Amino acid sequence: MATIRDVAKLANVSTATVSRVLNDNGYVNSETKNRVNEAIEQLRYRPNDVARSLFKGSSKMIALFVPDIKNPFFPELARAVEDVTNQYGYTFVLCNTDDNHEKEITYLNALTQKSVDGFIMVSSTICERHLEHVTSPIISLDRRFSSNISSVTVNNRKGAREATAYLQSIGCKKIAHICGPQTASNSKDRLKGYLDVVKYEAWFHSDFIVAGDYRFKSSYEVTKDLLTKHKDIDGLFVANDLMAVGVLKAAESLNMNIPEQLSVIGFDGIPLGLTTTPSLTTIQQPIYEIGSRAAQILLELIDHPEQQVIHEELEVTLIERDSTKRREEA
Amino acid sequence: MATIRDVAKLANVSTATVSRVLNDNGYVNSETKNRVNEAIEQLRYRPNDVARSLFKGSSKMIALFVPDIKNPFFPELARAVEDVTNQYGYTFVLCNTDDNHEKEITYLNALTQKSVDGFIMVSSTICERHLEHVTSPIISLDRRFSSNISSVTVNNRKGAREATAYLQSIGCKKIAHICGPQTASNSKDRLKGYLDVVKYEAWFHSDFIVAGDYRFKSSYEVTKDLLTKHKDIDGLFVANDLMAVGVLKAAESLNMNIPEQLSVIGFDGIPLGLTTTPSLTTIQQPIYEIGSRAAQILLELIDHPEQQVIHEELEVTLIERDSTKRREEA
DNA sequence: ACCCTGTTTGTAACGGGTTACATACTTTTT
DNA sequence: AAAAAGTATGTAACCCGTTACAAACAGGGT
Repeated sequence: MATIRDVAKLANVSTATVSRVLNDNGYVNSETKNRVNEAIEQLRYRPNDVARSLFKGSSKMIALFVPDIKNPFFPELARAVEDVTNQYGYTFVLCNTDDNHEKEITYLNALTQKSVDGFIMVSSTICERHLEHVTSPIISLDRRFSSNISSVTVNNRKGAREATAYLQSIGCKKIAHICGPQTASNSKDRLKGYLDVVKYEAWFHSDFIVAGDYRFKSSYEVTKDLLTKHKDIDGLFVANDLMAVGVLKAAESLNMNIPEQLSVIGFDGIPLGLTTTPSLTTIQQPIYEIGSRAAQILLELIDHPEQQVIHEELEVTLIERDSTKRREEA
Repeated sequence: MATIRDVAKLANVSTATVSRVLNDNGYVNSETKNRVNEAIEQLRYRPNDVARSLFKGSSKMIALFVPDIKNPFFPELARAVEDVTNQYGYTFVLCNTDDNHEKEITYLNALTQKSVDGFIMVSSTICERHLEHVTSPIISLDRRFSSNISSVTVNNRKGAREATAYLQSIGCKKIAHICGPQTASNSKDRLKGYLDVVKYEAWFHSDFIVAGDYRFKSSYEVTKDLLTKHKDIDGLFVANDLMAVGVLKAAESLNMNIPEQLSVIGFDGIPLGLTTTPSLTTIQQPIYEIGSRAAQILLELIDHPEQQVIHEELEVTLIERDSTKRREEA
C-alpha cells in the first residue's frame, strides 16, 4: 500500500501539502494540487484510516447494541441507523448482546479502545454506573436508563393502555397479559399500561399476568399453559409481536380459534405480523423513525458534546388486523 | 485517557516493559510485572487499539456483507459469524448492502482503509475483478463468485431437485417455480435444479417460471398474478422461504387453500416458516453451520494467507410441514 | 578466567497520517 | 514605503503502542 510519503515524493511536495490536498484545507496552489492528485491516482493511494484515527482520536464509527438480532424489530431499527450514519460518512457496527451484561461490557470496552465515536444502545442491564468511564456519547433506545443519558422511546404505557382498552372496547371480558423481561423498562411500562386499565376490574387476577422474555418460544409455552388453565380468557395483550405470534401458534395447537374465541394484540408492528394467519393486530411503533432520530441525535452529540440531554418520545399507532374481533354478546 | 507512558512513569519502567507485560511476551521480572499491573489498575489504563492496529496493520475486525438484513436468513447467519469471531477476539462488523454494487464497493474501501482483517461476503454483484486491490482474505458465502476465492455454500441444485421431486412424489401435476434474482448464483442453481426435474414433462411451460427478488412483497404480487392466470398449478417450488410466505399470503387472498389446492415448498429453513399457518415445508440449510464454518475458514486464512482456496459445500434437508400434502387422485 | 546462554530492562525507530509553527513570497492597505 | 494580510510550502512534533537492538548482569560449563 502506498503511503502519503510515497505520494509526496512522487509529486515533489511535503506530506503536509498532500494532507492539505486530501482534506481540502489550508492553502494549496491549484497547480500543485493537480500534481498531487495525479500522484494519488497513479499510486492508487488511499489514506490509512487507522493512522488518521490515531491522531484524531476518533474512528468515524458508531455502534448499535441490540439484544436480539433475530427479533425482526432490530434489523428494521438497524437499517434506519445504518442509513443515517452512512449518510454522514460513519461506519456502522452492529453488536448483538443477547441481553447479556458481560457481553455488553466486553463490547463497550473493545469498541471504546477502537475509538468508536458513539453508541446507540438497546439494553436492559446497563445503567449509568457502567458508563462512567465511557467518554463517547451514548443514546439509549427503546428503553431508558438514566435521565442523564439521551434517549428515544415511544410512549409504551399509553400504547399498552390503548391496546388493553381496545380489547375491552371490542367486548373482551377477561384480558390477560404476556409481559416481557422485567429488567427492560419498556416491558415494565407496558405492564403498567395494562394495569392502568384492568387493575380495578372485578375479574382481574394476578394469574392473568404471565412472564415472557420477548422471544417466540417462551411465549408459545407460557401461553399454552395459561390458556389451558384459564379457559375463560378472551383477550390477550402481548408485550411484543414476536411473542404474540407465539400466542397465535399456541392457540392453534390448542385448537382455539383466533379471533373467534380469543382476541390477540401485540406491540411493535413488525412485518412478521403481516405474514401470520390471522394477521396480527398490534400497537405499531415508528421503528425506522426511532432508529433514524436516535442516529441523528447521536451524531449531533458527537459534534457538540456539551449539548444538553435530549429525551424524545414518539407516538404509537393501533393497527387493526385479523387477530382481534368484536365479541358478540352472549 | 491514560497512555502507556503514564503507566511506565508510575511504575518506574520503560514503555517497552509495560508493553511486554500487556502482551505477556519477552522477559519481565515478576516483581516488575506486579508493579506494572498495579499502575495499570490504578490508572484504569486500557491500551489504545487504534495505535496497536496502526503498528500491526491489522484491526482485529472482520466484516460480514449481507444483501438484506431484514430477511431472517441473515440475522441467523450473522449470529453464527459473530459467535465464532468473538470467540477469537475479533470484533464483528455487519454491513447491509441492499445488493447494491456501489454500496458494496464503498463498504469494501472504507473497511480496507480501517485495516479490517477479512471479509465474509454474500454478494451477487461482486466478482474477482473488484477484489484485485483488496489484500485481506475474503470468503464468499451462499453464493460463489470465483474459483480463486474460498466459499461455503450448500448444494442448491440438488436441494431444488429434491424439492421439486418431492412435489411430484406427493402427486402434484403442474409445478411452477418462483425464482430469485438471476444475478445470484444460488438462485440460478435452484432454477437449474427445478428444470432438471420438470424440463421434459409434457405439461411444462416457461410461463411456470416467474421472477422474484427473494423478498416477500414481489413474491406476493407475482404469485397472485400467476395463480390467477394458471388455475391448474398444484405445486409451487419457491426459491426462498421469505417469498414462499408471500405465496402463502397470496393464495390466502385468492381464497385458495394450502395445502388442499396447492402445495408450497420453500428454501432456507428460517424460523419464519414455523410461524405461518400453514407452516412451511422447506429445504432447510444449516444456516448456523454455514456461518460458523465460513468464519472459521476466514480466520484460518487470516493467520495463513498462503493457504490454498477452500470450497465447502454443505448438505440441505427436506423438512415436511403443513404447506404440502399428498394429492388424492382425481 | 573466559565464553555462552538466559534474564532484565531501556532506547529509539516505526507505523501513517495531521497540524502548529516557521519561512518566504505576493498582494493589499494606509 | 512600511505594515498588514493573504498565499504557499516545508519541518518536525505528535497521536500511542510495538519491537529491534543494545546493554548489563547472573549463573553454568570448561
